[in-house]
Amino acid sequence: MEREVREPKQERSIEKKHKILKAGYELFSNVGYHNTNTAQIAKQAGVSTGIVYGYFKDKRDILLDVLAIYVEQAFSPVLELMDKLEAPINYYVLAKDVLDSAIGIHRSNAKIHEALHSMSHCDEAVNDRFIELEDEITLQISNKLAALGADAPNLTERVHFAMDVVQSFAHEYIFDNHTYIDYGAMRTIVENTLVALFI
Amino acid sequence: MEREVREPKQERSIEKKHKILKAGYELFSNVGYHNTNTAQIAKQAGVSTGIVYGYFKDKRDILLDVLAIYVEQAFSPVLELMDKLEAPINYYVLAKDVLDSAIGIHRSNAKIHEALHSMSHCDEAVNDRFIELEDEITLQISNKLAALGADAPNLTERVHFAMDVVQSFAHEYIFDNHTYIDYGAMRTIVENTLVALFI
Amino acid sequence: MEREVREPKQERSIEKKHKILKAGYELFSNVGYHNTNTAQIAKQAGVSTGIVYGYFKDKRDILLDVLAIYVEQAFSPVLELMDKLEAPINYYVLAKDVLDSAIGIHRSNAKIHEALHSMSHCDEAVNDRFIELEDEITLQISNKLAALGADAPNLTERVHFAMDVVQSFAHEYIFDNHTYIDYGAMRTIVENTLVALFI
Amino acid sequence: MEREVREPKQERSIEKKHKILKAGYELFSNVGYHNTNTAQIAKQAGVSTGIVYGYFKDKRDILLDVLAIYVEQAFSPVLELMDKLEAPINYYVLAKDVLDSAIGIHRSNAKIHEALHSMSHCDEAVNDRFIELEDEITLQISNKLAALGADAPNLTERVHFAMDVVQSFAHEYIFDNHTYIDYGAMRTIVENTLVALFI
DNA sequence: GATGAATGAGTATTCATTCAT
DNA sequence: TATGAATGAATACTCATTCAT
Repeated sequence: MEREVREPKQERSIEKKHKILKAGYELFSNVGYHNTNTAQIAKQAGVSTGIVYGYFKDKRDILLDVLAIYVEQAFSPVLELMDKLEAPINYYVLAKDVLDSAIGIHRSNAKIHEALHSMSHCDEAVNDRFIELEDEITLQISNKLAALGADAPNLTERVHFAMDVVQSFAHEYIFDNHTYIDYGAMRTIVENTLVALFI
Repeated sequence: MEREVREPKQERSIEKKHKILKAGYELFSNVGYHNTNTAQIAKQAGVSTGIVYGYFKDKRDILLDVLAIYVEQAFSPVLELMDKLEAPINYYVLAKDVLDSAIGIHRSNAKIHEALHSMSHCDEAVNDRFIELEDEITLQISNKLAALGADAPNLTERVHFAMDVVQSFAHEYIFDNHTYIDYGAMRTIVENTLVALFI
Repeated sequence: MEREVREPKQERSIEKKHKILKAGYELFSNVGYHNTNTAQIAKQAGVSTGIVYGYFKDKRDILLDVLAIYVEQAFSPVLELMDKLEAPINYYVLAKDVLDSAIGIHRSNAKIHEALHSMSHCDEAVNDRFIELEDEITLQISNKLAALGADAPNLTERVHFAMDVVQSFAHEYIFDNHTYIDYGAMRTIVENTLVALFI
Repeated sequence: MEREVREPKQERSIEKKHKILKAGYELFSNVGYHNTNTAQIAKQAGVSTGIVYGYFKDKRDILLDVLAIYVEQAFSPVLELMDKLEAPINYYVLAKDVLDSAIGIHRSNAKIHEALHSMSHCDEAVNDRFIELEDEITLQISNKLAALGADAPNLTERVHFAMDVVQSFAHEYIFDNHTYIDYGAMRTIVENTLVALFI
């Protein structure tokens, strides 16, 4: 007989599941999935090891739920931005806003992003979810821009590339690893590059 | 008493160390560091498990050496390209060549790149090496371009950003995950973007 | 403080205890004691896991009660048969009837019998109960036969041996494992053997 | 990659594997399979827990090897007896010899027999092996008897039933559980019964 | 140097039993 | 009484590393 995973309905249970997820989120973020064990998750969540398996099928299941939370968090700010967008599009402003938003997201999610992204290599479900996520965002943005009159050829490709650029820069900007780089100047260059893609 | 790691001098020993590294390289590439055990590495290398610890301090030490090999491989093609570069620079040709080169490197190294990159998150030395690598390439290219008369403002930042763009695209191009993307069209857009950074 | 096990007096409670026992009986029969957990028993009984410990000291206590039920079931048919027996004894008919009865019991109880019997080895109480059961049956039958005029020497030993034979054959007959055996023919041989023990 | 189970070739390894098997044999005999854990086996064998998995795929694999040893031990004495048998068969002597042999086997193997037999209920491979064993013995004995001129009808059925009787009695005799039974007298009855099956 | 057997700490997961409600 | 969430000790199995030969 398959062990059943509890789907918590009551507030207390939801809270407990949430505490486990939070602990997983933090530990995976800070030391990575492979350097985290279930006992640590339980301890950090303030619960017993047993109950972890009441709410999750296995350790990987926690990862998958953490991924879902991350996706939710990473998704919405940019989409909100696009929702508010009205014609005519001011690409200078848009580029700035998008970069601000991306940097903000990255700032608060960088570590979990890294942790999850690093799991893509050995977990197909994680990898697939990341691809899906990119698909969804690309298409929503493309459609919105097209609806607002954007008419650059290969709009989808431009949007996708722009997203890559934004992500790549946000990462650089947050980790700020290269001492010889003037990130402010770099940001201006990136903004101009983004704008140039659409006008 | 600290066990000493041999620095192989004789040809047979060098060859043996190389075989271990090759096995590590392949296994890390294909199934990832955490899904590879030292017995597998030894077996694939055709050596005993014990001798692995004659040439390497521990499993992670193999990873670090694999990283060094990867760095070497990933490094040289672009540097060769820059070496041959002469004034006046034709940025259109250069962008094409660099992309070709990057895609080629990615094509043959994608899996190990992913594997190593995914280790960045939980191994600081790996992370540091990646950053160093970027530093070295950025500075060498910047210097070369400057020497050949490139005078765009914030040249270093432009070069670094260009590298990010190249890497990001090469990754996209090789993994080819998004069915709705016309990668040929995207490539043209990327090339133009790169050129625009310098002229 | 010792937890107290309820002795259910009210009808609802008795029914609940019975449902737990029935679930235990079925699960132990089908998958064995060690492959059954208390959550499964509770679920199959339609009660909470907690209340199981209201009616039973522990999991083993359920086993012991299941054993008692089994004993009761396995016991009565043969005893009824003996009750109806009248002098002069027709051993041919008796052998047939006893075998029929034993096979019938085995047919409907084979799995729980196996499950319980397999527990004899690691649970002394279970083992003891089986021995007691044999004692009771042997003595009751011996007494009845003696009362009806059976005068074979070592009657008790003959009865006990006959019981072993009957049990052994019923098991063979029900599980029917050996393709090369003609169980009909074997049955005739067994019947004759049984008769020969007493005339 | 599947972990490989060592097939020990050197004397030391064979000895070590044997020690593990012996420990398994004793523990399974004394407390049963389910009450034995791998750490105990390793400890009793004087080895580390890890190496147990060098010689055996898993815990069950130890059981299966213990079973094979038991089968070998239980098998040979009776077969030797039959090997030496010459026409004309003296069934009185044969019955005595077989009972002696069976009791001897049972005396030294009773506990492991119980343990293994009790596993039949939850491990199909164990169950199958027991059935095979019965098949082999029955057929070998039947053939031998037939070759020596035994001509009772349904000889195979008689042999199989005789084996059941022998086993059943050896078990009774060794465990000697029923205080009211005169096992010597019972033995005589059994012997006569066996003889009667063939003359 | 080389082998591969051996070690034993570490890990995910289960489950009998308890307890707050 | 009854619930089912919670506990945490127990367990099979793995694997980086060591060591006798």
